[in-house]
Amino acid sequence: MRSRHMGGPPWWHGRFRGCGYRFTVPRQAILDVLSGTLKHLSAEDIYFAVHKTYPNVGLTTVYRTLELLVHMGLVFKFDFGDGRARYELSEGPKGARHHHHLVCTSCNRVVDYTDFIDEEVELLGRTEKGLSDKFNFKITNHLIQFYGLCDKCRNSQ
Amino acid sequence: MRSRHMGGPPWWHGRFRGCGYRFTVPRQAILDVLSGTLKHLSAEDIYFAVHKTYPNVGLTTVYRTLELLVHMGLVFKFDFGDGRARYELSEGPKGARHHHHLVCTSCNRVVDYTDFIDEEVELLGRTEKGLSDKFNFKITNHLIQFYGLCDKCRNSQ
DNA sequence: ATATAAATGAAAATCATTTTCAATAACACT
DNA sequence: AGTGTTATTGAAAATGATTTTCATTTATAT
Ligand SMILES: [Mn+2]
Ligand SMILES: [Mn+2]
Ligand SMILES: [Zn+2]
Ligand SMILES: [Zn+2]
Repeated sequence: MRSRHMGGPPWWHGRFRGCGYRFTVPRQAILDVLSGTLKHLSAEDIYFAVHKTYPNVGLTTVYRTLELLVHMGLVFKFDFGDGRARYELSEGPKGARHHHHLVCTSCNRVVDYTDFIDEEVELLGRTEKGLSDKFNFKITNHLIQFYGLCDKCRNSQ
Repeated sequence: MRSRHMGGPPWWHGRFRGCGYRFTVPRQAILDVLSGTLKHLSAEDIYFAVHKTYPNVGLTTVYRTLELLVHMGLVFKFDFGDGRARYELSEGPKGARHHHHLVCTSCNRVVDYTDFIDEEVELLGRTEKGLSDKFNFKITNHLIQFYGLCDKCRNSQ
């Protein structure tokens, strides 16, 4: 019974150790923040959130940890066009499903959607296979985003 | 018979004027560079290329022009993860076809592909329709990228 | 408890992109 | 072709997200 790990999935600890990394307080805290939201947080967002509980965790550590989490495949990093990277747990709260994004080019709102996801994923799978063979690429990931004007922005102008 | 416009599509001029913009030497030069390559150039790449012919065109103007071209829909802006934006004519040299990208997460190589593009575009069309209706988004664009290890990087470890 | 190397935090550095502002040039009109 | 208006430009400075540096701290194997 590890004392500190009350909130998040305890398998995180093993996942870190398995990769030869230490499971530290800041890392736990950052994962806790990410696992407690459906939003797409920036490094600074996460820094502020962590800061409430652990005021001495620095922004540098947040950046370093996020880079590590992305590298480990626990977190996805996105560019939605607002000049800062956004992060999301690759397996969302309570194992939220794989999804893609709708991005408003005016206000930068981001909407998760899972509609058509099965068809998309099926086609993506075939495409990945075809591309792997043709270009000898080892494909590990994909990105799909739709851009446009959100409800509010299309009406207000 | 406009004197300067020998290289590029003369309709660019009209396109600019139609939007109320002036068609200037730097703008022409930047479009010429973009229309003469299949690569995905950064602002600095374009700056250097333009500089060979017009040494007094500044990097600032390159950035401003690219922003304008993206806004006009003549150019696409991409983030392939190497910390700088990359640009591509939306209608490539001799009307190259709509395509998507394969990105190497190790060396940042980018490969254009058009395989499966018809199926993809068909599904994207349906998805766009469905999403527009459901979220009341006016969708204008989409992005599809596959990430992985390229031929070279997967072999060289 | 101790040793060791990984991880951290504060401050400084980096660097792509943006802003400022005076000078220039596109083009509508003679 | 010349002129006036105003968008556009270029140099320099500013911005701001992210990275680097380096001395200190901490997780964990012993
Ligand atoms: Mn999401
Ligand atoms: Mn391309
Ligand atoms: Zn919006
Ligand atoms: Zn590669």
